[in-house]
Amino acid sequence: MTQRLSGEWFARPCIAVARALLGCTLVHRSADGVTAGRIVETEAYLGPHDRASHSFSGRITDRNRAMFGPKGCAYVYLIYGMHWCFNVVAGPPGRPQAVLVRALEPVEGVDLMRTRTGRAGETTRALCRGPGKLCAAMGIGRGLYGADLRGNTLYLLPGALGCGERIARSPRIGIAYAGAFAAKPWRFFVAGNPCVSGPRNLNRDAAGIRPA
DNA sequence: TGTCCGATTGGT
DNA sequence: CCAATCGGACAG
Repeated sequence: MTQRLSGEWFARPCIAVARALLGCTLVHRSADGVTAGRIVETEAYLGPHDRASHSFSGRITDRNRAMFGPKGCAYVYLIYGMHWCFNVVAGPPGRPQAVLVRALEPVEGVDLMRTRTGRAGETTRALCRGPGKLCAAMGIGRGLYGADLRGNTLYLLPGALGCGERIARSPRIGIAYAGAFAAKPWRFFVAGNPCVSGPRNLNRDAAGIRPA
């Protein structure tokens, strides 16, 4: 059996986890079949001081409870009443931090992804491009809230970047309301990868992208 | 209990 | 640029 990422692996600063997840593979073994994708874009959401984080202020609610739980579990939430977003709970012990997985490079179960999303004509590279789209394609929803990613249903396999691949970073997407934290460069992605959502190319400083 | 609004997406 | 769509968060 292939080795999953361990509990210790997640117990380090959230930003380090966000970077290290790039190149790892997310697998979902569901009743409908297996889907998998290589992670190419992430964002780090820190603890109570990070205005953009759902753990901002440190208050535990029904929604953010998973962020306060064990590292290496899934924090799943519904956004805009229609799209699910998937996070990996990470960070130092006791800190409510998580990494949003924003895009995958489809690896397995592409046909099932097309079926789930209802987009028969979608290009493979666009199937998991965006946090809501990847959850739809991977079949991730409320049922996987708090799921232990070291189990056999939804889990992560170690991976690395290819020799030609470079990590780039930029401010996080869609959090303009977060004051000073809106500018923090806590979005990480594989530079130039066509499966990345939003701005993905170096040489385009308008989006605040820089090598990492 | 009432109101406001979002870590998005796709169509105009 | 805007609507979809609904539950979380918070004020009262």
